[in-house]
Amino acid sequence: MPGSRDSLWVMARRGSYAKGIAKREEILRAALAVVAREGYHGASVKELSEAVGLSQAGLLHYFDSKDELFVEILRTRDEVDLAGHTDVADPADLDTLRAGYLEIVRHNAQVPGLVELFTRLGADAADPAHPSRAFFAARGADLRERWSETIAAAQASGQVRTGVDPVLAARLLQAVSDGAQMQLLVEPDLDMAVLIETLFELLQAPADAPA
Amino acid sequence: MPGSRDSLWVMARRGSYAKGIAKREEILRAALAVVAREGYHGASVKELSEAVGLSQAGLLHYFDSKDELFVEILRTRDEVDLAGHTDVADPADLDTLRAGYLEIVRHNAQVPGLVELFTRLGADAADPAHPSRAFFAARGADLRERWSETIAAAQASGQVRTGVDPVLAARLLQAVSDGAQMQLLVEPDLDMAVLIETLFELLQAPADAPA
DNA sequence: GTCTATACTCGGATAGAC
DNA sequence: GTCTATCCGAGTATAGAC
Repeated sequence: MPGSRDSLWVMARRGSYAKGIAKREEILRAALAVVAREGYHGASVKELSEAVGLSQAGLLHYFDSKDELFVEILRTRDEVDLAGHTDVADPADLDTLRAGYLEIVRHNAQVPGLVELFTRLGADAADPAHPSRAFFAARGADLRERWSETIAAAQASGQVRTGVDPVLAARLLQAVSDGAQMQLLVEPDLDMAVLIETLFELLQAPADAPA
Repeated sequence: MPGSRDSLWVMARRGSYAKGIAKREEILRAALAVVAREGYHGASVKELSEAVGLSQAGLLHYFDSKDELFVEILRTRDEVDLAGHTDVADPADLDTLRAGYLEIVRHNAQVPGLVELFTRLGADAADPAHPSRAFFAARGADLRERWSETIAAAQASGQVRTGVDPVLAARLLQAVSDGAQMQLLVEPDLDMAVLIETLFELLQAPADAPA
């Protein structure tokens, strides 16, 4: 059984009561919107603070460091995206997962700034001490756990090809998503959805006799 | 037919004769080795220059900027890696591609510093003006062109599942590779090869009747 | 809680001697 | 071709007033 629902996305505010969490949340939403709209251009704390309506020091008052701030923005994105798509966070069946996922992917294509932020923090995660590391580790584990369950179930019902380890399949899905985003940065017009679709097709159990 | 062999990796030295290209090449090999061995820790020009046995200004004499330097390091890696694996750069058949590719992937797992450099420059490529953009665009197009040809041939000979667009399959392979590397940064012990293997299995035409 | 002001560091680039 | 020296900008973090 998976960890309790929303384990990752709901909690993670450490300074919780110490700093007005409502405002903090508000700030994060605003910052998220800014990066989504304007893109990530070596975004500095100062730039974000202005867009958010605070001074640099004012913004940093809510976060331990720049790095933490940016990770929290990413976490907020997940929160927002998955709020509208419970099907992806906790998919009932494969088709639900696929449909919900494709929607998110299509949405991501609209916000290259966030994709860049994601990739950049992914690189930062190479440092075990960087706040990004823990975030990505938890996020990845969480997604794979949920997805692999769904895939295993689909496999049991003959919907997914046999002989594929569901955990590996989940990892593959994760890899394709992340990799597709890297390609998107280079080719903004890339259709990521069709890539994901292709993987899903490959995962499907063949309905008819072999070619 | 693909572009002439080695189109990408051999040329791309702009200041060619202007600056001693032999030395430049030597520098790049050394810098590559340093990042491979010591990892990428927010590597600065200064750090690299010392490891290479030059002053910061001395090193920069061979490159237009830090950004160009780092992209060239990455290009050098491709050069080196593919020199030992002609099979991947220009694969004769699917099994050759698979085998050669797996070797490279296994090698990459040994040099997380280079993987981080790759990912970081991948993010930089979001900026059309960054030297990284042209590199990634060309590299991606080149690899996909070669691979899709091999996959198409394998498909024609019944080795690969029908109904999959070879170009998409090639893109998928690229996405999985890049995505696996991002996962590697977070989980240094990840077995990337098994991920790639899984994709190849999915691509294979089923040999027996449907489950 | 928020601001202004500042301190400090880092890193890339450039000038100019040798 | 390589070095030393310097400059300059950017950007985070912090101190302290309000």
